[in-house]
Amino acid sequence: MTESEFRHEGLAATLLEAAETELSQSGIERISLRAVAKRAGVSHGAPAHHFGDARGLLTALAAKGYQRLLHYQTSREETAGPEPLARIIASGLGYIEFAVAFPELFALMFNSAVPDRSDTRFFNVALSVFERLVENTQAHNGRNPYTDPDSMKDLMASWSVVHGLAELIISGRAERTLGLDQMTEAQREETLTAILLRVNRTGS
Amino acid sequence: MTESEFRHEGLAATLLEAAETELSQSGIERISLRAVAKRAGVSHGAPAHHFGDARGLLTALAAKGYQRLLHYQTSREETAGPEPLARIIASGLGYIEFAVAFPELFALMFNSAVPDRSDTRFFNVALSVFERLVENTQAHNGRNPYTDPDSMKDLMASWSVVHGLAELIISGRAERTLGLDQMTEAQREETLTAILLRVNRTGS
DNA sequence: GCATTTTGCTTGACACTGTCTAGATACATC
DNA sequence: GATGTATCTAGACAGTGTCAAGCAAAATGC
Repeated sequence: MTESEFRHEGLAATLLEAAETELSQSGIERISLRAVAKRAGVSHGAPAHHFGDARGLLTALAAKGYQRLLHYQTSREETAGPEPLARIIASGLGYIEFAVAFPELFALMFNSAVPDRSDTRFFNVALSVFERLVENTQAHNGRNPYTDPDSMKDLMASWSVVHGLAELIISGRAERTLGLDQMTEAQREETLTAILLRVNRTGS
Repeated sequence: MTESEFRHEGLAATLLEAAETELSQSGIERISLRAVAKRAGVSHGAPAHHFGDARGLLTALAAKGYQRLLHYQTSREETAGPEPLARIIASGLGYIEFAVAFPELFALMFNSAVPDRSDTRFFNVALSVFERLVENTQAHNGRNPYTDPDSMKDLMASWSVVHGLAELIISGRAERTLGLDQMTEAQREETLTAILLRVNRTGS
């Protein structure tokens, strides 16, 4: 691999890293394509060649975020063991852990109209997150959400509480009310688990 | 009241209306202060005199949104009757109804770092929404969320599922999976109620 | 009733933004 | 070695939010 190939292959990745840094520092509403290029050490026109426009760059970054979210969930589930409910809770805790660790990236992925959802890579990896939830739901309640409306309601209730809790935490609306900021890591987990369990209890 | 007095008194309100129209059309990431001013029929520097800067204008708009949200919830609760659980569900349905009716405004209120939360008007009206939930929760489980941690968990679980469901619906992640787009209004309500009830069931 | 201050808004300037186009440089291919 | 292609630079353009200066009208002071 020559130097130029390295630079060629590397610039797209370098730009994505620079974009994530800029995103976490400036927020989704103030991120600047020129600042990203400057951070990556290239001219302001360089990103266009790899990502088309600013939207293309942020779509790629959001897709990268979904892959990381998936990894956070997988990691949690593996330590949770085989019990279906435990895996759903673990998956939810991973979802929240990711949102807290990368709040601006999370906002880009879920609260923004910027990423192009028809982008193949973005679509597929976002679908993977959903299908994991489908599998976990079916393992838990024994019914396929795609064919059983009640099972899909279980799924959406589970997703909603996880997603909503993540949003309320990263927007600062849950930290103080729940006293999360004064808790140990174990207490945090216990508190969040107790909340998630309120929607995943047994009984239709 | 002279013509100039009318314009004077009215411009702030006119700008807010223009801002909401622009927001709903352009979205939170593309709204332009100059376009708002143009729509209101004034120069691009006029808004600064009433709202300081763009953030001030959008903070005022978000506060107006909270008032409207409160109204949507009140309206629903009044028709729901006195039963606490019914009021919680009604309040949640009003929350979702508001989000679906004004998705960009909802995003401005909850998913944006733009509104200044230390703004007195914004803070107070946002607090009103929360305190309504506090009252409903206490009426439902009989314990004060401010002093009883478990009651606060009930509250946050209830808020999370409502907020999360609203987010997932307006971002297009729930409509098709739940088949909401092919339902009658009554069926929609029934489906959403069934989901909300999964977290507000008795027990614990 | 006149002078003065204050208010509400306009106008123009500034730095900054994303995108487009033309050009330069280095690589690959024949 | 010549041609073509990919990668990146550099400049221009319209549009953005904010700021300062100016202006007209209303409010205020005497």
